[in-house]
Amino acid sequence: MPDPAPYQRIKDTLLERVHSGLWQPGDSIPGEQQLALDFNCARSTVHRALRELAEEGVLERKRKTGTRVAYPTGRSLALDISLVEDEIKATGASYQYQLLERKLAPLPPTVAAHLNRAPGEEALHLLCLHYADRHPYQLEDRWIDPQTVPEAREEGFDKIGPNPWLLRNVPWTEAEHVISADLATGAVASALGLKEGEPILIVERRTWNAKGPVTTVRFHHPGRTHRLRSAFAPR
Amino acid sequence: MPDPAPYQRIKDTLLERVHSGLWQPGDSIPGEQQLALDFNCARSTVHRALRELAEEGVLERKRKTGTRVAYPTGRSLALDISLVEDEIKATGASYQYQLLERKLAPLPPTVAAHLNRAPGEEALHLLCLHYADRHPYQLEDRWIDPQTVPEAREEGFDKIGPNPWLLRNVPWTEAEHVISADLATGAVASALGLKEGEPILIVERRTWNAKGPVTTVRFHHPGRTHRLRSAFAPR
DNA sequence: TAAGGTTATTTGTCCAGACATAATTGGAGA
DNA sequence: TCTCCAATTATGTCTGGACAAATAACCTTA
Repeated sequence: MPDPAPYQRIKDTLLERVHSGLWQPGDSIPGEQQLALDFNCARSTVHRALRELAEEGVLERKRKTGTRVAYPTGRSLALDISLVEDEIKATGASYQYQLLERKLAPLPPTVAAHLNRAPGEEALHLLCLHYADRHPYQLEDRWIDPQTVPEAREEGFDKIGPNPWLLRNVPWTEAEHVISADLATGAVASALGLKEGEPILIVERRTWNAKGPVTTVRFHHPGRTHRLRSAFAPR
Repeated sequence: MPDPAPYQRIKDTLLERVHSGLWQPGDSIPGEQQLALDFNCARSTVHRALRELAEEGVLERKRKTGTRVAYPTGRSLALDISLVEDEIKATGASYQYQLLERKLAPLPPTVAAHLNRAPGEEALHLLCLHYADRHPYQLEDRWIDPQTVPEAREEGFDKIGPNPWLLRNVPWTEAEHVISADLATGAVASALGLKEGEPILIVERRTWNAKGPVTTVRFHHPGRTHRLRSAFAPR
C-alpha cells in the first residue's frame, strides 16, 4: 500500500482528534503555523488539510479568530443514487429488466411544465420494471422529450433500460430530485406486486442538458421494504 | 462585490463550458500547462480548479491521459437537512413547537439495538410536534440514551426542541439516515391530522459521538404534501 | 510476433515565500 | 465615554519551481 499524501495524513490525524472527542465542537485548534511545525511541513500543506476539513463541515475557520471544531448541524445528507442495476447487484441480488410500455402519449400537465411543452403534446412515455432476485424492486415511469432527444425515437428500450441509454447518448448536466411518499394505486400497485393502498416511496428526477430539459422520471419503490440509506458526515 | 479568486474564476469558466455544451461528456480538455497559459496564471492555480471540478464529479482526470468531461451518473444526491425551525422559517411560514410526551419507557427492540441496550431497558422517549403556519409539519419520535446523555434527565424539553438542545449540549460526530415510506396509523395519524392509511414519509436518523450512540429519531411527515428536495450536481 | 523494458507526458503533491483580506484589538481623539 | 482609525494576526490565495507517480506509447529483443 502506498503512503498516503502528507496533507491526507494530516486530515486523518485531525479528523481522528475530533472523532475521538479530544477536540470537542466549539474548541479552538492550533493555527496553521503551529500545525506546520507539529507536522514538520509547509504551511500550505496544513492549509489544504484544514481547508478541506472545513469544506466537509468538520471545522469552522475565520480570519483572525482561527479554526474551531464545528457544531454538527446535519445541514446536508448525501444519498447514493446509482444505476438500479449496480444498486441491486451491489447487494448480491440478481438483476432483471422488463419493459412494460413504450409509446407516444400526451403529456400530463406536471410533466409538460418541466419539459416546456403544452399539456397534451405528445412525448415518449416508458414504463419499466426492475427486479431484484425476481421481486419487483422499482417501477420506472419516464417521459422523454423527443424534441431534445430525437434519437430516442429509434430506440426500442426492450434490451437496455432508459437510464443507461440516456447516460450513454444524451448525458445531462443538471438534475433535480424530489423524494415523497404516496399510496400504491392501480397500475403501480399491480406492477410492484402490492395491494392498493400500500405505501410507496417515490424519487422523482428531472434532468437538463445544454439544449434544454431531457427527461422526467419517477422511480416508485415499495415503501416499507425499500430504504434510501446514507451513512454520512455532517456538512 | 469583491473579485472572485482566480482559481474560482477558472472553475466558473470551465464549468460554464461544460454546462453550455461546448465541452461534452467524454471530451478531452486542454492540459494544465496549456490552461495556465490561457488564463495567464501558474499551473498550480489551474490545478486547483481542475482538482475541485473533478471532486465535484464534473471532470475525470487521469495521469498521462489528461482531463475529460465526466459522464454524469447521478451517483449521489445531496439533501439539505436543517433544523426544522430554520427549514420552516425559510419558507416564510411561522414555526411552532409542541411537546406531546416525555417519559422514561422501555426500549423497543430496533431502537435498543442501535443504542446498545437490551430491549426493555428504559430510555428517555420524546414525542414532539412541529407546526408550520399552525399545520402539523413533522412528528418527531425520539429516544435518548440516558447513559450517554445524563443531562437529558434534567431537561424538560417543553420550551426547546430536542434537536437544538442536543446540538448545543451533546453534539454528535456521526450520523446515519434512512428514508422510507409507510402508512399513518393511530397516534402518528392523529398527531399529524391525517386519516389512517394516508402515506407518510419517514426520515430516521441515528447519531453517535465519541462516547457511543446518542439518539435515534424518526421524523414523520405527511407524505403527499411533504417533499425532500435536492437541486444538485452529479457526483 | 510477442514480451518486456524504457521514455515521455500528464497529473499529484510539496515547498518557501509573498501579498491579500477579514476581523479583532487597542489606542487616539473628540 | 464613545467613535473611529490603525496595528496585529490569522486565514486565503498565488507563484514558480521541484520531484513523485501513473501510464500510454515506443522501442528492443527473443
